Amino acid sequence: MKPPLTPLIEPALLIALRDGTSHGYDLADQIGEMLGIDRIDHGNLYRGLRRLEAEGIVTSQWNDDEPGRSKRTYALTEVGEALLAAWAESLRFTHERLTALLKNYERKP
Amino acid sequence: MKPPLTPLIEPALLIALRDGTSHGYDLADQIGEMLGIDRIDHGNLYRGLRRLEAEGIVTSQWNDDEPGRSKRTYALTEVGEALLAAWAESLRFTHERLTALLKNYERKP
DNA sequence: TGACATATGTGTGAGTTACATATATCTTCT
DNA sequence: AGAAGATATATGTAACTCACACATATGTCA
Repeated sequence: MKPPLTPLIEPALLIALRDGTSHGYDLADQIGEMLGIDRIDHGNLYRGLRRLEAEGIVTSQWNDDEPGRSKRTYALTEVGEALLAAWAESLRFTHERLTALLKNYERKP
Repeated sequence: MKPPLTPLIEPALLIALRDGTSHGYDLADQIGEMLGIDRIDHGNLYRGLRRLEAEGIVTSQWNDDEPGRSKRTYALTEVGEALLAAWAESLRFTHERLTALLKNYERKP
């Protein structure tokens, strides 16, 4: 019984980015905490970020200022902010449905 | 922006079956109403039901008593009831996470 | 040196989903 | 009677998603 959280990764990502620019590895941590997932799959996350960039949802640029492996820093575009607003509405709907579903389950028959 | 409701179809199905035996087409209606989905994909639903039967979650038998196309009537097994309880726990967790996510989004930055 | 954490990626096979199509029975409208 | 539409069960399939394994680079600490 796995909780269906994977479809929430994209909106969680956008919410994390709304609070400021960040890079993939750090975003994985933030999302993991938000969703209560121990391990976010990094491979798929980076692929997802590139897809979002191709769609104009986020932009990125390399950051070599700090020591260590170069980081690719992502930021939310205006299109991305609009998408997040749409996501929020859709999430509210899902939340409502989940509430109703659980209520239905918990009621005494 | 599609609400991620598809992963909730299986638990919704089990909840519907908990209230009594039913057949595929009718279950599609019940689930659709529970989840606020206009059209449940019948093809995949029937395939899903056969998968659940193979896994011992539900049982089925043909019902030719009523007029019209023969119906295959499904019922929840004990294994299925246990699975539903596990689903409920997992759904509660997802619900919590969704609540937190929306709260995070709605807070003023 | 070797292990581990940080950081960004590619490869891939299994499983899921959306959408189209087929078949059968019954009701309703024209 | 004929056509359309609802009820009911099912198959086919292309596209997509996901989990898991692997590759690569840099820095730290024992």
